Amino acid sequence: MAQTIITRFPPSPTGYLHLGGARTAIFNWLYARHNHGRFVLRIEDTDVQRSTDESVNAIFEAMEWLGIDWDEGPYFQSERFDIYKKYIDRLISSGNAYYCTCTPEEVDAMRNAAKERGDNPRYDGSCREKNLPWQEGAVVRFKTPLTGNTVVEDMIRGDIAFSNTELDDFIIARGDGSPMYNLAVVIDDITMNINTIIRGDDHISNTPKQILLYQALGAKVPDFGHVPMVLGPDKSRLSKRHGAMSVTAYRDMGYHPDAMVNFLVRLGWSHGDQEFFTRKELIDKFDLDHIGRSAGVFNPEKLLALNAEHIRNAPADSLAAHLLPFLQEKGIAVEAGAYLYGVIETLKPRSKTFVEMADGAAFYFVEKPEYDEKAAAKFLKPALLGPMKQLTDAVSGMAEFNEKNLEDIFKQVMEDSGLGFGKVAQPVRVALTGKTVSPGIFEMMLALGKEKVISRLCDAVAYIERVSE
RNA sequence: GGCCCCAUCGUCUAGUGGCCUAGGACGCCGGCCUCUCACGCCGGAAACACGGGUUCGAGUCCCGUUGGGGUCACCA
Repeated sequence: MAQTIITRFPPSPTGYLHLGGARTAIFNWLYARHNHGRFVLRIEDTDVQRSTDESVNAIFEAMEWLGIDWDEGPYFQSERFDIYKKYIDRLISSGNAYYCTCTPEEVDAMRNAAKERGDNPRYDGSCREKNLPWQEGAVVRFKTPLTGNTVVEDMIRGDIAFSNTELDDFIIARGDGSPMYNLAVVIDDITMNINTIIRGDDHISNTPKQILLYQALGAKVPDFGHVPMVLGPDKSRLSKRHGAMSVTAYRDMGYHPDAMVNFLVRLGWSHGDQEFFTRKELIDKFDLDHIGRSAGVFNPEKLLALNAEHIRNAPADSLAAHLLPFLQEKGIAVEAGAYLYGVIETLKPRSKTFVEMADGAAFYFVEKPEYDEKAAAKFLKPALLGPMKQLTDAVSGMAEFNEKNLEDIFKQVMEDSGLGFGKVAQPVRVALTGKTVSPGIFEMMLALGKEKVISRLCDAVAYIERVSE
């Protein structure tokens, strides 16, 4: 029996959750779910200056919307300083780390000097062998091996070797005793039993430092998998100037979370030629073998197309919950139910987002549709008075309000008036919706219901009579 | 600049030495369907960065070049 896979997502709460971070979270979540493992959420807020509660909440909100649930946590690094302290002391007493009293200015000078010589800017190890005791403001540095290689056995990229001489004695604890990123992550991952780390490849160069820390602590090194980054449409790193990059912005623009997840996963991972995935399929099929190695460009058109496809393929009742907020925003107060589901059904193939769906749904819920001026002028003309009256009467007298009977009524009107189908349908469409564009005439009438159809038809007849005078 | 990573249509990608005359998807163009708008369907233009190897055979393996990206903090 293989070990239980335990993955984690460790955002730092310095802003909203953006697309790239969301994808990393999804990969870790999928990998855990696929392997019946566990997924841990940890908030990396050791940088008290930049971390905010607002960001923490934004992250929770985004994950909830995406449907990414966690089995453990959220843990907050800011609440774990005692633990880090213990490990830092251990590293010092075992000779793997030391206090350093060089000031930032001095270190800067070292770096500049090294640069001048054409060397790598780095700390020169001044305090390394001084065996300094603790003193106010001293930082703790890790004693990086002077020789040898550290190799990252990456599950996605294969082995990546780094010469230890490339690494300097990096700081693991600040002057105030708080832990630095590389230390905190390693301690957390060790104590939380994380054995699988999937993260962006911008972390590759941190990995050898972390491996060295694991080794110094005598801990088992986890499996690493570095996924390529997500680039903006201009192929540069994703940033705020790319516009809406926060996950929740897409929720607000009317995207379906399943489409977002599908899109993000497909950006960098593939399963043959398949493009559309349900959540369950993703969990069933996700693996690390088919994650690509090159960066992916975010393509909003494809996201939109995928969103339309998810809307088209989802059952109406599952779409209702997503649509309701957008309806409310338009001042339409409805509850989920048969009428709404019928409405959604007619709108599914013609809505790319929930915003569009709400727009298209509005006429179903108003008291009386407001006629588009041009539409009324073109189709609600005096010449149509007779046919419209006939149709209205026939519908009023319908025994059963179904598609077959509606078709028969239309046929009769067409026959008696000599008008083609379109000539009859467009005026009816305007009468019922106020617009020239709507779902198919019969499906729309059925969704609207007999009562509304009759009353709107009567209104239209009255309108035509009025303009005829 | 050092180190590291990457390289198939505009974009996301399939491809794990012969099945590739390089497939799919988005977008684009043309057509069909049709009560409007969509959906759907059919067709089209569009890529293996370059140069050397290895091999009977390379998009697939190796090296180099070029190009892109990441990273070098008392940020994460």
